[in-house]
Amino acid sequence: MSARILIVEDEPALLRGLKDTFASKGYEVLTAPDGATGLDLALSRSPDLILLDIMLPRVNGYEICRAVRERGLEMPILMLTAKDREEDIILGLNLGADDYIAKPFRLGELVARANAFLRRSRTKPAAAFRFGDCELDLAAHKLFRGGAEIELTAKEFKLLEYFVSRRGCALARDAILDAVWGNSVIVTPRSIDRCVATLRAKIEPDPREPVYIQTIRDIGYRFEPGE
Amino acid sequence: MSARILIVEDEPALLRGLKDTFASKGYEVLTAPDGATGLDLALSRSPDLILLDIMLPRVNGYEICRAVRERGLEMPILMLTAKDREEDIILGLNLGADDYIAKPFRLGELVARANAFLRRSRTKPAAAFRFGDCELDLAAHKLFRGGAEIELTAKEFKLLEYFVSRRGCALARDAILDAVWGNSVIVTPRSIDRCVATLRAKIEPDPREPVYIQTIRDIGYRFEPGE
DNA sequence: CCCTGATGTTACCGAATTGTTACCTTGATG
DNA sequence: CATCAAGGTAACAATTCGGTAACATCAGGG
Repeated sequence: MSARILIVEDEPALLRGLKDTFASKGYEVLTAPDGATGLDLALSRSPDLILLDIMLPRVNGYEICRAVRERGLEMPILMLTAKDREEDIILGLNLGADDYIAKPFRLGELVARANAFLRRSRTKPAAAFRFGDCELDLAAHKLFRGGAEIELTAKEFKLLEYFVSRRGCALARDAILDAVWGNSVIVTPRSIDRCVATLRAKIEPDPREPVYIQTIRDIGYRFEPGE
Repeated sequence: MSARILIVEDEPALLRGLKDTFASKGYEVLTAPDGATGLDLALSRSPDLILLDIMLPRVNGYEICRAVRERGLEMPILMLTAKDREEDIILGLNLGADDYIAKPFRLGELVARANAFLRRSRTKPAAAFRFGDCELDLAAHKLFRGGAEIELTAKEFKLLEYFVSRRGCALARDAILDAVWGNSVIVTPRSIDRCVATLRAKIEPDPREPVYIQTIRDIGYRFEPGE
């Protein structure tokens, strides 16, 4: 969770403000008041992300950016600058920066942008929905229960996917038919029951007393994943 | 080199302008005039980057963004919007967007930002991939199994390459056709089966009980390299 | 022009899914 | 308590889907 951020900024007040903000979000913060120090730290401490002012004494931001990339380092670099001429922005991005934020900037937005980059570089453990002892992996098209994979048929999977996407909502039979079977197909209403029954048999602890897929008499069903 | 970009934007003039701009830079451009179409294309054609308007008819940009991420797709998403309140920006970024660009924007800057993301995701360090007793050498375009080289036809290789690049994911037949055969060619869906069958014969320990290339009935296939 | 290998198509088979029908259980209502 | 409607479920049947073999087509090379 904790990432290391390097902030290179020559104005002390701003540097302090940025440092405190990121530190309060739980980041480990390195700071540098000038370009030369910034480049040193970037190379020696390999931070996960760099916030880089452009107008710096001694070595400017563009040069740092290029130097970092030339060394083969690939951490995201966010440029902070008062220059917001389009040419400057394009130049910065082409030199290997990932974002270019014009001063004055909003702190919340800056943090959100930094988070977005850090999120991306973090390894993903496959997004999945969890409910009870089940885990639904949409990308892999798999369902696990207590670690073991459960085989679902196409209809069952589509139905469960629909339930999960509308969890907590009462779902009318019409709506389910429309979403899972498609509005052109004509089937008896019992087809839903049947599919629900097989799905319950596979995911409910006790299919006689369903907790996840609840029946709402006269309406349809509701999927309740619990907490 | 050529990347595929999906642009979701409901204002025809702007959509046209964006399309022309990116097309002239050599990108393959997909367009969608509304959210529902956009989501479909994002899921079925797996573009390398998405430009997403927020205010859209039917399904709004935030929902598309979330739905795409829930499916485990990780292409960069750039949000375009007239809203530039800080809360909106933070919301968008937290939902999995990578950049948030306020209208009116500058075209050159937009292209530069898109390029920056594509440059980053294009980093392909993997020159070889191992699974079971097989080793796929992408650079040399060769497949070895237990040290001996296995001859693959062009289609088989391309298919395996695609499988490897999307390992662990459920791959719809449409998506496979699109990626391996190309979206313009029209072939029967059985051509995929045929190619899968010959590939299985070459890489599976027991082609009758495939472990690497798994069939997902009604959906397509999934490549599972194991550990 | 013919041979060869790759690739696509057609046809058939077997298996699995899925819809239907029929019957049963449950719960609401008067 | 009787009745009725809705949902649960088992058994069966039909359909659909994928695997595969056999054949067709096409391109390239000699």
